[in-house]
Amino acid sequence: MDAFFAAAEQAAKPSLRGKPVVVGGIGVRGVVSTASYEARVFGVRSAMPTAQARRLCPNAAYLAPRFSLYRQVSEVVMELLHALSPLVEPLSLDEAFVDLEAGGVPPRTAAARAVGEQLRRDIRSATGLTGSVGLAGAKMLAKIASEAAKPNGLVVIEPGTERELLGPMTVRTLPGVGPATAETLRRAGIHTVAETAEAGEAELVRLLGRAHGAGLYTMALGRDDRPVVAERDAKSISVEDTFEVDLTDRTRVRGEVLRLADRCVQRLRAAGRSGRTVVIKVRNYDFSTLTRSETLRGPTDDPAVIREAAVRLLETVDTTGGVRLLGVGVSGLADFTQEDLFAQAATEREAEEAERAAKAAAELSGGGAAAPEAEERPRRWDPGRDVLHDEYGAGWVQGSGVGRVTVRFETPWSAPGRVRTFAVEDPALRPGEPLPLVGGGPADGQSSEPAILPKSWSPEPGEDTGSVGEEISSR
DNA sequence: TCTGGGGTCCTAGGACCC
DNA sequence: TCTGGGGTCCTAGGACCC
Repeated sequence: MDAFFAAAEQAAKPSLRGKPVVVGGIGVRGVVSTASYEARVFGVRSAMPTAQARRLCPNAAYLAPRFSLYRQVSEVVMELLHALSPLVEPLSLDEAFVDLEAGGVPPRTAAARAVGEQLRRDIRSATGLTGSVGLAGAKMLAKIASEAAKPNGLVVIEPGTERELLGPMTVRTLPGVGPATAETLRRAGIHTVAETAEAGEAELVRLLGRAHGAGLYTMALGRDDRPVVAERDAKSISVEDTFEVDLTDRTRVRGEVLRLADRCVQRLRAAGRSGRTVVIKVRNYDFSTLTRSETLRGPTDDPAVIREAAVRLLETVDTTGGVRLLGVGVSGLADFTQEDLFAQAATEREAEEAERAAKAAAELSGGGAAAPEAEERPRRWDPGRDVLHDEYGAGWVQGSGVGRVTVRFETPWSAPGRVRTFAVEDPALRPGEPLPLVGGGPADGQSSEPAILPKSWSPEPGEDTGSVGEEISSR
């Protein structure tokens, strides 16, 4: 999918179509997940600190990601892929390999190209979004082709032309060659794919190690016989949080680790798995990062066991100086075992205990005032999120601050909507759910008439149209 | 206003076992 | 008695990907 998160937001929010949109972390330490092509013109890129993106492109809409929407769209696309072949290997929400041969597509360019073009049309009509297709005789080459096809295109690498095509390209083109590998190769005078192949396997293994060196050599020859593998089970599950301000209070650090352990267990249980190795991750004020792990006698999904292990591991880490990030993960995953069933039976009792402990930790960290405050915690109005208003209907948060929230009332199938500002406590305003990007209509699922608003409108004199993702600071 | 969150795979050393 | 040769498991760290 092309600029997937940003494109989905533009499809959902008519007023953002054709405008720069940046989806990612909104906080001071956020980074960009996806920039729309309009924002890329300004130099905004994935993985860039959001603060830097704001400097490059102050007028873009800065939106927090809405993963539930992206997952919905992803499922629709993956279904289309499964209609082509039983062998589909998802790489992420918006990318997958499909083995067309296993789906009975004749191994000829014309046939494959026809399937690819039809797929692009189907994706477009099913999701309203564009995707790009790369076709080749191997996974690595198909991936390179799809990158070349973006946005909204299709590229075929004809069998037999691989080496000629790849030869002049930089080694960074090859999947698995990141900044570190590229630098190692550069110091050895290797810059292009052709030079990589010329270096020979022995030299690459010497420079990069057994697995990486050998793999890179075969890829540089344009060879890649890795099969498309469907539905791989996850091997680890982890959660982590970066804090807006470094944590220094040891009790608070401990409380956060307990919270993360609980979140990790929730995910573990939702996946129907249990795990044997517990790992914590600590990123210090200076960005240095360490992990500590402990392998249990058997797999578990018992929150008490995982909490205890996580806290035990934390005891071995010096956190004076400040903690920027904490994480808790579980690996060595297994499906349920006898032991887990036993643990599950004990779960209600432990859940109560866990709740008490969490409350105690929260109170300690919050100076005793945390418990009542947690219940009345102000609703989060992250820019981009869906809201419903009793009178004005569906819309999304454009910005918030100083006790006010600005909402633009529009839906995926309406004309661009207008903006209104409310008090954050306004009882008429509630969190909403993402609306489907296509096939939705205000009532009958057919109409393309706007749900709430006239097709065109102009701001009233003096109306506050705001700007997207902005903090209201002085109005 | 420096640097997210969720993953995978690989390497290397030490423990341990036969 | 001056030191084998595998293999597996565990731990920690690092590169890379989306």
